[in-house]
Amino acid sequence: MKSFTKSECLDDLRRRILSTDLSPGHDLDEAGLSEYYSMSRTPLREVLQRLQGEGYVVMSENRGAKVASMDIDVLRTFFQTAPMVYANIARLACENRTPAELDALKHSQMNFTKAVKSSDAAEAALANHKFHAIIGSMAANTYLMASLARLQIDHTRMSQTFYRPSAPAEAMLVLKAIEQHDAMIAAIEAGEGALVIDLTLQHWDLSRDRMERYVRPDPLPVDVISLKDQRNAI
Amino acid sequence: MKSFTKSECLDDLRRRILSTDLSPGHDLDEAGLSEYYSMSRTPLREVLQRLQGEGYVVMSENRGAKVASMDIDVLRTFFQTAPMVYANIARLACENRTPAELDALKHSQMNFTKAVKSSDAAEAALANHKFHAIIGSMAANTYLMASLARLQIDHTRMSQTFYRPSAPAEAMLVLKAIEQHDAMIAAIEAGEGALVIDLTLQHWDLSRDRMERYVRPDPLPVDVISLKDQRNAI
DNA sequence: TGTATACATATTGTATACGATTGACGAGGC
DNA sequence: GCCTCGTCAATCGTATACAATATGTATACA
Repeated sequence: MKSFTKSECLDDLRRRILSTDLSPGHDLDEAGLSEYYSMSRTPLREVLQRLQGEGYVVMSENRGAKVASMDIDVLRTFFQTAPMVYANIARLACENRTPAELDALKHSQMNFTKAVKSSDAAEAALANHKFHAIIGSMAANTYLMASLARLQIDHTRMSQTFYRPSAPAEAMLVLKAIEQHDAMIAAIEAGEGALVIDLTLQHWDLSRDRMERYVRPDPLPVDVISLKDQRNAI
Repeated sequence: MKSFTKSECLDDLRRRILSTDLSPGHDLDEAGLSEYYSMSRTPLREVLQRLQGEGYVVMSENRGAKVASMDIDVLRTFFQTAPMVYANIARLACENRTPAELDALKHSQMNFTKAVKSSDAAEAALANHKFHAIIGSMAANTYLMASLARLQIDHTRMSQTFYRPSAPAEAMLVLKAIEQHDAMIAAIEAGEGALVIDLTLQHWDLSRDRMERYVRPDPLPVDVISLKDQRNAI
């Protein structure tokens, strides 16, 4: 079995939580994880502590660690806060981006596109996560970055749970997201702050609509009588 | 020697860092701290990991933990970000405050006033920290709270280093801060969002002016010739 | 005199053993 | 039949020992 270093373990747990492979609220057993990553409990506990600090897990005294949950309060707060933070981050990214970061952003967009084209939903969500994290680091603002990182955790997990590859309209929306990313890259490179804020808010609206449509889908037909008739007719 | 529990150790380290008893950049030795708090290195390391997550310390592989530094980049970003986050937090606090939290806020204001009256600068700074942290928890927004907590760490440490009890004008400013706190409490209790934002920004301006005046004091007299004459005359 | 290398020392990282706390299950009393 | 209390298993928390890594210093050599 593969042996993990501490930072690999950290990355892997982040990945598994973001991909909801470890679902919100899931109980994390120290002994089990330490065996899984073939390391002793001491370093594993330190990894968990750190993940708690980053907002991936919550720990309670004598009761171990759980994957951070996503209850209704969290969602409400998320929708309330995300656009403001995303917009401000984008504006700052425009001002402070370095050439190296721009390269990284373009590279990350390639990965995102590739994942989408190959219909790998989980990989696409993680690539998208990385894309926006790079914009975050461009902003060079540790304070806002703390908010952004937490927003992204929930955003990525929501995208995962709300994504329905079956829906034909869904594919269209993702293609549009790719276009928006390209436009954002161009705006950031050109240093056009007002434009990148606008694009970021459009991008947010797209994502928000997708999530809202999942939570509040088109209602079922009210005409239950005819449905009953159909059923009896079978 | 007093024996500490893990959470007491956490609180004490936070306090010592905020009061700059442990100054920015200070190297934290695991063995030394574990002896100081009379606990073994294992739990102490976990405390440090957690403090890293909260932004109090930074850790690097095989090189231990240091108290988070406050270099020029940090300061710039701080002044850029603080008013926006503080204002938004205040507005949300107005909407979401609970009666219990209001009581806690009033109590904390009493502590702040008491510390100021007794000229205990360090205690006053910590009480002020607590006051604004309570407003933060009123906002009930985990995402913004992550930013606020980090802003507060640096804000409190700056207040500590910039405070000169010798300056007579300084005492006036602190009394004004007390008044502003009272006004903020009233506005939050009344749920007047626009007002509390205004008060918060005024409060911020007061604090910022004090810090700026320290960084950029009145220049020394340009008339060096006469100074030289004075010196020769001695 | 400057630089490189090897060793000594100090500090961090990890594994393991043991103690403490929690929660569940079942026996006994009401 | 239901509640209470005690025991037991499982899990978390801490201490200690040891391994790995980094840093300081001395010495050899150019």
